[in-house]
Amino acid sequence: MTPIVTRFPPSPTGYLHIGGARTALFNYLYARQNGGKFILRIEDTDQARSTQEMTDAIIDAMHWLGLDFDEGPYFQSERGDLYNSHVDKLVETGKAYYCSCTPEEVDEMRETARAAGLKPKYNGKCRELGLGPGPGRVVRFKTPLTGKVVFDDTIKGPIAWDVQEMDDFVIRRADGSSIYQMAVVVDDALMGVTHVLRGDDHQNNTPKQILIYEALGFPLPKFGHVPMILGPDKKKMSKRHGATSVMMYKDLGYLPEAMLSYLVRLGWSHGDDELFTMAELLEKFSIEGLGKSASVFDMDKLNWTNSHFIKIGDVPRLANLLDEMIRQNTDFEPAQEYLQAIVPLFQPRAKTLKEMAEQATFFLHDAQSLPYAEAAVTKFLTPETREHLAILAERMEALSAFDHSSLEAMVNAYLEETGLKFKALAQPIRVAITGTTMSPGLFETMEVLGRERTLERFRKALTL
RNA sequence: GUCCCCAUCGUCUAGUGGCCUAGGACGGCGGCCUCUCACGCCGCUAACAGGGGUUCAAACCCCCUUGGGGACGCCA
Repeated sequence: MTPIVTRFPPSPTGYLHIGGARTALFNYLYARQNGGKFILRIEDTDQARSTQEMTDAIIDAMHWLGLDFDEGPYFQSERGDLYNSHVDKLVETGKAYYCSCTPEEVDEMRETARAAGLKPKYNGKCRELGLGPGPGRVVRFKTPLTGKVVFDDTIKGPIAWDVQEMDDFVIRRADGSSIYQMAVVVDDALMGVTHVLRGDDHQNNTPKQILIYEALGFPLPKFGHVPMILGPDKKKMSKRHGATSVMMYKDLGYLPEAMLSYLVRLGWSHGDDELFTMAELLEKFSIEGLGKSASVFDMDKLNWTNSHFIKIGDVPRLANLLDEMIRQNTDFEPAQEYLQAIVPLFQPRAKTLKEMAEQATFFLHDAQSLPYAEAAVTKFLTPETREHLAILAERMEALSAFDHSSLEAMVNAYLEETGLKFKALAQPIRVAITGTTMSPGLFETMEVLGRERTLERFRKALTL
């Protein structure tokens, strides 16, 4: 059996977007689980719109997701000679020809065809003229006049195209550079790509490319076209849908493993399974599980997926990521140890790292700069509760161990003495140590804060 | 306009002729738990686009309609 080779060929005219990441993932999984090869190829033949910056950004994003490629990146901009020699070969064998029609003339032909209720096409004017190279001349592929191009899409099944739907399309521009259709075929064939898994939007290109494969005598790969990802309005995802680039999600506090798990479930399924790690995907992924219809990107489910991976996340690692998030957005420079104590308190309540950073800010302030919510102070720090807080503070000072169980025991003892319910003191304590009415459990919070900070906050609160 | 593809709860989907009075998950709603907020747990909500066939039997097969998406470049 020939080894499986897949590829991901982004054009560096923008960031790696959600849809691209998903097809890259599918290609990666398919290659890796079969002991094959996954190639990265940068399709930068459109020099005007391609930038090095975008190339780097795309590679960064793939790295973040863990989609490591085995070969590449190749750059199409460096392979022009290769494409040209194949175009020449087609011309020599009579499968392509030079065309001297101007863009304006071709526009007219298309207009005429359209007016006749047909597909806008070039009319083949130069097809039999036997023209040679010359300024302003493009090379066109000589599309067969009759017949059908048939291929078996690994996702959608058999697809047939009447060649009459195609015209003699340009394969080399007047400036001597080759067109996408030519470049992909030459690259995929020469790189030994066996499976082309790509977006739906390329489905219509496939017949043209098959024609080129055949004209060049290359063996055909298997084609599979994965459906699009739509925005909430069921329109093609675009900037107006908010975050569409993968790295934006990193900045928003999403974990790469959550992105992966969510993305793979968008258009793919494995029974009732919902959450996947890369290791599980490598085992369970299959092309048969891919759906045929477009799917809508759903933030709610992404959030749920992310919160799941935060819950089961490795604490030191999450602490590092949280640290990054905090330093990026605030002036705090928390100690790593402190963060590692903080993280577990928020794992069950944060949907994103960004949210975690926000929820955890009360831990980071010193007592003086800690903001106290006015409404919370007036509601819970009453003259009466202040008295209790003062006593509790005294007892905390005397506590031999400052951990959550000692704290709890101490508070319970006090409740018994006074006959108070914990409910009566819980919120006042919370406001005193966090400045707000929402936080993780009180005793855990105080333990993590430590005796010093806790007492400072009690004192501060009593002055408000 | 022409061609191609697609069509199950609001969303992601299971389902490949009988197991379907259609299953799971997210969301929503209600409840339990509870020191707040979450987590967790329990329950509820909600779909086979429509119409024709084929068959003893259709969400599953065929046709039409409708709807959606994509493509028709000297972009990729």
